[in-house]
Amino acid sequence: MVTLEDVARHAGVSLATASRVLNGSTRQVGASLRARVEQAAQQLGYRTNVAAQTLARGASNVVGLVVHDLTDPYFAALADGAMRVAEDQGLMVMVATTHRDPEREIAYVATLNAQRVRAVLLAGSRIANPGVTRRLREELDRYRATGGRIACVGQDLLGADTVAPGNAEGAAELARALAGLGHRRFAVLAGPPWLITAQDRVSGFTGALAELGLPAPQLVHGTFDRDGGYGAAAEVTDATCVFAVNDVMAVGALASFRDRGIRVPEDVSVAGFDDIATLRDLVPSLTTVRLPLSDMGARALELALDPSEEAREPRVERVSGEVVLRGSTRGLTPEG
Amino acid sequence: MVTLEDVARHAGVSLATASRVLNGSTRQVGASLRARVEQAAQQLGYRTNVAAQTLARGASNVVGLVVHDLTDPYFAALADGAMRVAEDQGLMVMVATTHRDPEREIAYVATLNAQRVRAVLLAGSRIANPGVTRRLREELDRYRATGGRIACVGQDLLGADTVAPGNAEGAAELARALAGLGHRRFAVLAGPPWLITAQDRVSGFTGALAELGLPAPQLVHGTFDRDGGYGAAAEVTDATCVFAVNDVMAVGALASFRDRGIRVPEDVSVAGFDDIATLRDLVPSLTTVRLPLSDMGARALELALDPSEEAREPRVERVSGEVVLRGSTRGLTPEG
DNA sequence: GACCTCCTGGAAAACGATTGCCAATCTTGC
DNA sequence: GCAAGATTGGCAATCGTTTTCCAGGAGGTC
Repeated sequence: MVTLEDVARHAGVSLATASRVLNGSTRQVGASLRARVEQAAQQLGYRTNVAAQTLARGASNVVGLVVHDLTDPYFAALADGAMRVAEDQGLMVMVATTHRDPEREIAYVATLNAQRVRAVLLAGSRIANPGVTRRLREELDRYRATGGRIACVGQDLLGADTVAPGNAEGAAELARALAGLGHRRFAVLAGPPWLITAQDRVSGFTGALAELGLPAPQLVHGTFDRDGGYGAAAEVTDATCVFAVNDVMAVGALASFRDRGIRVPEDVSVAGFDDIATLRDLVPSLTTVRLPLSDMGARALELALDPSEEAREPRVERVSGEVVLRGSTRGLTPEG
Repeated sequence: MVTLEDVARHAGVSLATASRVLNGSTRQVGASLRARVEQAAQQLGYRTNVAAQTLARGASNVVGLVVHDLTDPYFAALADGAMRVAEDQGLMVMVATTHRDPEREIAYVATLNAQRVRAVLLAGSRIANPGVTRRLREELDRYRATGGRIACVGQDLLGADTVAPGNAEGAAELARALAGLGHRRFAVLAGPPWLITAQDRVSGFTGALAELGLPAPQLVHGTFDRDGGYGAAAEVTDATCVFAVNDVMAVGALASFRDRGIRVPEDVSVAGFDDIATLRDLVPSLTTVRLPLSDMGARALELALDPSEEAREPRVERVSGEVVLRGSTRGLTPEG
């Protein structure tokens, strides 16, 4: 293992000079020594020991990203955006997946704190569990107390900079659009009752229906993934339009209807939420609410890294979804 | 920032004892001291400084994962598998995306080397560029020379442990299955000419056709993603069956045909490769070759971590794909 | 020519852990 | 009651950098 000292000796300079040449410094080093050091490093195949560097500098070049599930395209898109800005800033990204276990989320924050990462990004819905949320906040406070920066994508529940998708507003907008198509009897595939993202989408949707004087939709709970949508769709009775609180669940719902010979959109309309890129080529194409996921991930990391953060109120940036009507929903004649 | 020394002082013990209590050691510590130390750590909110630990131990708890594109479900699935075993082993995963730029892949290996990660996983196709491959191997050798472990998912071209999908074999099997359905005139959406994964799938496919005495398929190159499939499909002339070298391209091809009023599978059959989970609910459902992606990622990390690796020939584990015939391909009558 | 400043190079003290070695205490068998 | 062995605690060296401080030389000004 070749160390900086080896390089320095080989180049006939001091450790300090070698360090200044190889790992950025404000100090200048004369051209001839600089060349000698660089050549020595090259010849010896020197690679900075980042652990030592981190220790000495007291700051690492790593950011942490905590997601629920990387195979969910929602999180993959967020991660992609965050990694884009990380690369621009010369940072590496440590990714942790909780598989929707909030305990693991807390544990990972502790681990990332131990790693002294520059920033932690928490992506994905909070859950309605005060105890867990409190313990998570404690862990985050501990991290913050030592200079750690935090940003979330999702609900503004952690007292940190947040990129907050307009879940309720988007769902409400969607409800109005669907009502505009003539639908009156709705069902909502609502996901797990404790997932706040799901809650918000449900309440935005039902709230807008109520405002329009329409009957409350049938609520069917289930998991937040494809199979949850598939299962919940089977319990829908008597609706002309089904809103799945995310696209992946909508895909499950489509499959369920197809398997049972129910045609979409002729017999029932289906809408989702997120506008997952991989699913844009579905047939029928999915009516949904578009979220700029990659940009949201990128923005969250920017917020976390922005040094103007000192001793200020947490910033919350709302990003609004855009309703995209596509083939999975159809207009109803008034008597339809 | 609370350090181990703070904890030791607060507990009235030496640094050594505190270290032994808090960060695993072979040495035992008496129950009463142990309790005192644990309580002090708890009260002070101590978190190990991993950088210092890594420096002192000379080994880190991080593995590196280099992928082409995390939003590609292929890589997301591999990453998920790898992260599963990482979690089992108490390791963190540093993920880097090259966005298909081989120079960046080399740079990331250097960076991960600097991080002294335990192992590096290189996922994704190698490219047919001897110069780049040579420089990558040099960088890998440098890493290996200092005890780094390496594994790849893809071609066995780097002299490292490899999980090698049977691209050629799978494609050949697929060709035989499609020929068995009665198809004679094929087109292949071949991806980029320099991508070895694409090459292998193309050559496996065309090789099998040749063995069957069938005419050579039309080859259309393009990018390895959805848009590449979409564009390439437009150039297909006179084929009853189109093989896209991966599922995501196949989705693009389906979209292209649909946009042009060409029915799948009635007018043309379409097949892909990989069996991406997110795409299983497509209509028509995609005939493809299933690869156990998550397990492959997991296995690759296991290989890299397996200590029996000492001074041995690199291991190559072949994993074979399984042809899955679905609705996007149909049988032809002999005169069809 | 003296004095001051600016620039560059090096010696050495951190940074926060781990661990080899030594010493003290405790068991245990006789 | 004692020696041998097993445990347990602590001192201090070590890991590979960064960075502060100091010194010497170059260049500029009066």
